[in-house]
Amino acid sequence: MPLTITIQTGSSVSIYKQVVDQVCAAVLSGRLLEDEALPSVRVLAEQLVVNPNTISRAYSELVREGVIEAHPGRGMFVSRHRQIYSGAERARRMELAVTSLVSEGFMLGFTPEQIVEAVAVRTKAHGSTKLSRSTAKGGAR
Amino acid sequence: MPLTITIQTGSSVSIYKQVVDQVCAAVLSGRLLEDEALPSVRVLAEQLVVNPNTISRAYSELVREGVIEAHPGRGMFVSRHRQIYSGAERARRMELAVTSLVSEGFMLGFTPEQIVEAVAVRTKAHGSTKLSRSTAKGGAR
Amino acid sequence: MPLTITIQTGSSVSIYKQVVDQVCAAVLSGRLLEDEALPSVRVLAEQLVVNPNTISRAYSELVREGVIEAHPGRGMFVSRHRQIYSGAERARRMELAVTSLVSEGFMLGFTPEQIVEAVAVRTKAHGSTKLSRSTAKGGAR
Amino acid sequence: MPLTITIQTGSSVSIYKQVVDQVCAAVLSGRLLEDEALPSVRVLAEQLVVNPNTISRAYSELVREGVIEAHPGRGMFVSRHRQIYSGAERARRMELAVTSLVSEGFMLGFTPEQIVEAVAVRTKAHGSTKLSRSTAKGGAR
DNA sequence: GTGGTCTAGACCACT
DNA sequence: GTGGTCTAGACCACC
Repeated sequence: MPLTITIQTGSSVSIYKQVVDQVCAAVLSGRLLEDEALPSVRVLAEQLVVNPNTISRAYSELVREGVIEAHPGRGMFVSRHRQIYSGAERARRMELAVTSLVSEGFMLGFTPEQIVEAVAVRTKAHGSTKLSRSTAKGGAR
Repeated sequence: MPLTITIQTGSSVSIYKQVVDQVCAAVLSGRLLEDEALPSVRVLAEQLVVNPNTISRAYSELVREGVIEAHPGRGMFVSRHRQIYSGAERARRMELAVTSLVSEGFMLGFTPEQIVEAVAVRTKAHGSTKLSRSTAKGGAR
Repeated sequence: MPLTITIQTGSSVSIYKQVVDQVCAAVLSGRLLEDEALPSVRVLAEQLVVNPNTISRAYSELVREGVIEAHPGRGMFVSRHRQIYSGAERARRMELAVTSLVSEGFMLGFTPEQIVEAVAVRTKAHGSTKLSRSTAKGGAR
Repeated sequence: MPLTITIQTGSSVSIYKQVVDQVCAAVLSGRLLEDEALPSVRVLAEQLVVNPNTISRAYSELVREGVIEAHPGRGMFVSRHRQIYSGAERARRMELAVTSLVSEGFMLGFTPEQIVEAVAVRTKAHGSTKLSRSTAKGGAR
């Protein structure tokens, strides 16, 4: 199964961030294996019909975060060393993020079950996306 | 048990947002009761070693969201709970919050199951926190 | 016709609130269209001779109310209109706004008829305003 | 008809402000005539079951604004010179207040007719209040 | 260039 | 004492 990425224009999430999130998800879920090559900047840009600079931005961030590595002249590859945060640091950051979601969910009047369900649905959706460009309503702003 | 708030510098979640989240959690879990007074802007700022404006901003956001009320000259108080957002807006905000958590979770290397589990645990037991300032890495933010 | 905003120092209405009100009026009267860009924080601050933070605060409030959207790095844009408040909240906010106007009107010595008439006139024709800074009395506020 | 004032505890409008508004309304609508005496601070405080300091505060503000005058040892009297703002200044302040209401009303999705109606209803309500203490829900906070 | 956040310090109105 | 507003200046991430 090849890497598949979907972007949505008109979303409040920037395009480059969407690419980052989905590559992350692919790597961490095992769809992209260590040392595996990613599509080149210009190939992916052409597929998604976005500016190559945007893809370049996304790849740069992934490199900074240790998810992928750049091998100049050959391309981008999934990094072998992915855990850049210590266990304690990961737990601490995760706790903050969970607190944020749970507070927001409760404030909006959702039940614990509804909150858990919403997350469960989303984590699955992350695992199966198609490479295409869906436009929310109006073109790129 | 008095209200206790913890902030982490160096986190991707801004300080004022952490305060907002934790006050929300305290109110909605029953640790802060209706009509109960919150620590004053200046007092909380001093305890957390942050600028009073940062706390003021957090409190302002909570006022706008209907969680607390400002009584100038007297202090901030937990307001009687009311549903201020329309159904569509609630769904929209929940989706944003879930997206944020799931992205962060994947970025930190957690599996879908671990993310869902973390949320499930938190929605059942709002743990207590200690009022202190722990520095993640250094730097002003 | 470009967006024009006027502020009055020395008024009981705070500067940031005046900006919020006038942007709202411009959007809802059609002078600012959906997806249209607003002047940047720094540009508007310079034009009105106020601190950029003051404009930032006004824009933040408009974002929270769903009137405009922030696209970091690109600017602020008028968002597609949506109803974010529940019926009860809408009624509550309207009552507060009416109370505020009526009190101010009586304080200024207007009769009930004059107050109603002033509102009636304004709801029909959103007049244009000039971008300038007129000082009522002096003083920083 | 004697002066009648109503206050509501639990409202977001402070007690002293409610007193100011209603005295203003009474004076400007003619129910309180020029040179007429107002109830003394302690008498009014007793009637409304509030702290005398609160009434004193309200009267002080009314004096500052030229609505009433203090005659030490004799009491408070409606002032003969009520218009402290010039015509232009009054118009300017009124315009700001009207803009604020109309913007808020439109943003909340109300029609011009509904906005005008809400104001019309309220300006009439101002003219007929009873002297009593109605509690919103829970006692003074 | 853009907006977002934080700090520091000031003055105000209100209780 | 309280919160509310404004100014000034800084650093950051994003495009």
